[in-house]
Amino acid sequence: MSAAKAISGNLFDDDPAFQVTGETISVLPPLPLAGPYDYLVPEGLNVQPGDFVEIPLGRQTQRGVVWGKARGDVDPAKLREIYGVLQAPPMADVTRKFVDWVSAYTMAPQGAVLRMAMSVADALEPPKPIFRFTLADPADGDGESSLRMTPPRKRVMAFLRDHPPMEQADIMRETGAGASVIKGLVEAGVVRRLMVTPPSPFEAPDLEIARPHLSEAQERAADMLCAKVAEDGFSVTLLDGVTGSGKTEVYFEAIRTALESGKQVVVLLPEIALSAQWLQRFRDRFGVEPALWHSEVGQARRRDTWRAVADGSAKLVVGARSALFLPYANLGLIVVDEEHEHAFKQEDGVIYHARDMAVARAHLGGIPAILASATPSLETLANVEAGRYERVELSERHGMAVLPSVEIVDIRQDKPERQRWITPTLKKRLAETFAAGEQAMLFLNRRGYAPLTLCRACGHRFQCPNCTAWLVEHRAWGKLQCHHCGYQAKAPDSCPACGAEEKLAACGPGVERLYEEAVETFPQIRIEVATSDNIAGPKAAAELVNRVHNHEVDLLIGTQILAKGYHFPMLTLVGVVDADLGLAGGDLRAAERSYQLMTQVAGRAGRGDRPGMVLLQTADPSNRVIKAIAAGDRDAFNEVELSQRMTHGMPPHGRLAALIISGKKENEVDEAAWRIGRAAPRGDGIVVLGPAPAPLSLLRGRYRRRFLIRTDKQVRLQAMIHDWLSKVKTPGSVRVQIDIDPYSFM
DNA sequence: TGACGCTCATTA
DNA sequence: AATGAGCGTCAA
Repeated sequence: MSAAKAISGNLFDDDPAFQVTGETISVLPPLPLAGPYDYLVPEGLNVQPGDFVEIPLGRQTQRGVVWGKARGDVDPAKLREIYGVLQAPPMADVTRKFVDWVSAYTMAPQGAVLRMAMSVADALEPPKPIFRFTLADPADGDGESSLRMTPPRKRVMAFLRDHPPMEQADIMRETGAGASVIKGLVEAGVVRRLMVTPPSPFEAPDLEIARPHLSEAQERAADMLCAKVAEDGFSVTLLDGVTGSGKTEVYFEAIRTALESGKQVVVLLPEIALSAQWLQRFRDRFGVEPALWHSEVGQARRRDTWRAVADGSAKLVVGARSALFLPYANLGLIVVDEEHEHAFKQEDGVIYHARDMAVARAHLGGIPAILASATPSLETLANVEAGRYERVELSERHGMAVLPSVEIVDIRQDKPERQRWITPTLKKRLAETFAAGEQAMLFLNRRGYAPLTLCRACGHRFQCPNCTAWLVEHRAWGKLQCHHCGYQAKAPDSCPACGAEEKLAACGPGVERLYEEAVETFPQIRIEVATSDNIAGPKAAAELVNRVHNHEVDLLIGTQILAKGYHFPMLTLVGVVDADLGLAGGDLRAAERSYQLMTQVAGRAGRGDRPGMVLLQTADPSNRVIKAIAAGDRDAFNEVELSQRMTHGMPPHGRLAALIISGKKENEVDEAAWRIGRAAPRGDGIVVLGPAPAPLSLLRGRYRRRFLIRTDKQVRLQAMIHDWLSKVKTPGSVRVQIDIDPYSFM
C-alpha cells in the first residue's frame, strides 16, 4: 500500500461533519489572501478537504488546497469551477488546522501561512517517471540475430544480462556506451524500457543499531523522554542540560521510540547550515541521512523532500524553523534543539517564533514536543514552573569533562595597551594555553574591522544612506558595509566631508582587528577567524571544524557562530573580549541573550578530559549578568530577571506585541502612525507605548515608527489589535506589520 | 499622444 | 502574488 493511499484512507473518516456533495467548496491558494475562496466542483469530480487543486484566479491559474465547505459569502454568479485535482498526497487535517491556528495567532493572512507549507513551486507536478532498461525476453523474437553487434552494444547487453533493470545513466557509466547505443538496442527490440515509480530518496532509518553507551543520568533522562513518546499524546518536555551533558544522544533515544511506531519526526535546529558535527552524530545513531530542510537545499532536492514528507516516506526531517510547516503525513514527535535561540524567530513575512509554533503544532497533532537547551529561555522556564511543561535535567557533563571555571577580568584595572583589546591577564593565559599544546577561542560578537569609522579632522562619521546605523569597516575587502541592509561602499582614503587625508580612524574592535592584534602578539601561533562572512555554508563550517579538530588551528577568533554546539576536546580557554557588548541597549531580552550567549560560548571550553577556563573581560564587574555567569548560577540570574519582568508586566508575566509602521516617505509614515496612535485602545491591563521612531528609524530605505503593546495575560491580544487597526485606514504606501511576542526591538 | 511609473483594488 | 484600471508626468 502506498503511503498516499494510507493517508486518504484514514484521514477524513473521522470527520463526518463535513461532506463534499459536488456543489461548492472553499479553496485556499498560497497567496496573502485573508481566507479561502469558494469554487464549484465540476460534475463527476470527487474532491476531499486537503486535496491540492488547480483553480482559476483572475486571469491566472493557481494551485491551492481544498480548505472545507463553501463559505457562501460571495455572489453565486461569481463562482468558477475548479480545474481539477492534482496528483499529490492531500494535506493532512492537522496541517490545515495548524495553518489556521498560526494565521490567527500571528495575524498573518491564512494564505500567507499556507505559502510556507507550499514553498516548493513544482512539488505538485506529477512525479517524473523514471525509466530502467533490461534485456527483452528472448522468446519475443530473434532480433539479436539480425542485429549488427558492435562492441559497445555487446558490452551493454552483457552488462544487462548480469544486472537487474538499470537506469540509462548507470548503464552508460558502467559500460562506457553512449545514449544512442541504448536507444538503438531499444529500437531493435532487444532491450526493453521499463517505466518504474521513483523510489523515495530517503532510506528508512536503521533502528537495529545498538544504543550507545549513556551515562546513568543520560539513561534516566532518555527513559523519561521515551516514556513521553510512548504515551502518545500532547506533552512538552524541557530537556535541560548543561553544555556538554550529551542532550543530543538523549533525545535521539526519544526519536528512535517515535520512529519505531512508524511516525515521522522533525528536529528543528537554529542555523542548520553549521551543524556538520550534529549530522555526523545523527548518521552514527540512525545509519542514514535525514531529510534536510533549510535555505541552502537546492530546488530539485527541495521538491523531492517536500513530496517525501507529504507521502510519509521521509521519516526524519532536520531543518531550520521553516521545516515545521512541511505537510507531514504522520508526524509523531517534534524536537526543538537550542530552544532559547533567537534564530527561531522569523522576522519578516509571517512573523513567528518556531519554538512556540512547534508547541502549538504538537498540541494540534496530539503529539509530544521536546525542547532542549543548556540555557532555556525564561518563557520556557516559566512554563515549567506553571506545570505546563515537564522538565528533565542533566546537570553533569558527560564523561570526564567538568564545567569550566569562570574568571572576571576588570579592564579598568587590568588595562590593555592603547588601541588593543587583549588584557595582560588574558594574554598570559593564552600564552600558557598555547605552551601546553592546547587550543583557545576569542569571542567578540562584532564582524569586520571596526564598528565605526570617523574623521579625526572634522568628526565626520560614516553612516548608511538607507539605515540609521554606522557603516562597519571590512578591511579584508577594503569596504565599508552596513550590517542591516548590506549596503557597501569602497573604503575611502580621504574624508568625504572635509577632504582631509589619512585622518580616518577606526573606532573599537571587530574580529578582523582582534585578529591583527593576535597575530602581532603571538606571531608563531596558527590563528583563524570565523564569522558569517567567511563561514558561509555547511561546507566551510565543516572544513573549519575539521581543522580545529585536527589541531591545525591554535586560536579561533569569531563571532556568535562559535557559540553553537561544537565539540572541540582540546579547547581549554575561552576569552570573551567584550562581555559588556549586548548588555546595553535597553532591550527587554538583552540581559537574557547575553547570559545565554556567554554561557554557550563558555561551554565550548574544556569539553574533553582537560578542564576549561573562561575569562570575561568587562568594564562593569558588578553587573548582575556578569556576576551570574561567573558564579555559574543560572537560577539566581533567572530569578532576578523574572522578578524584574514581573514588576514591569513583561513576558512571561504579561503579553507583548509590536506594530511597525513603515514606508518610503517619512511624512506619510508619521501621519499614519499618528492616526493609529489616536485610535489606540485603552483599558484595564492594556498599555500602548508609541508611536516612537524605531531604534533603527530608517532601515533598508524605509522610515519606521513603532508601537509597543503590553497587556495582561487574559487580554485577547489579537482581537484587540484587529479591532484597533480596523478603525484606521492607512494608505497602501505605508505598511503596518504586526509582531506578536516581539524579540527584536530594532 | 503614447509610453512609463505609481498606487490601489481585485481575485471566488 | 499577479494583474489591470486609473491617474499623473513627460518628452516628442
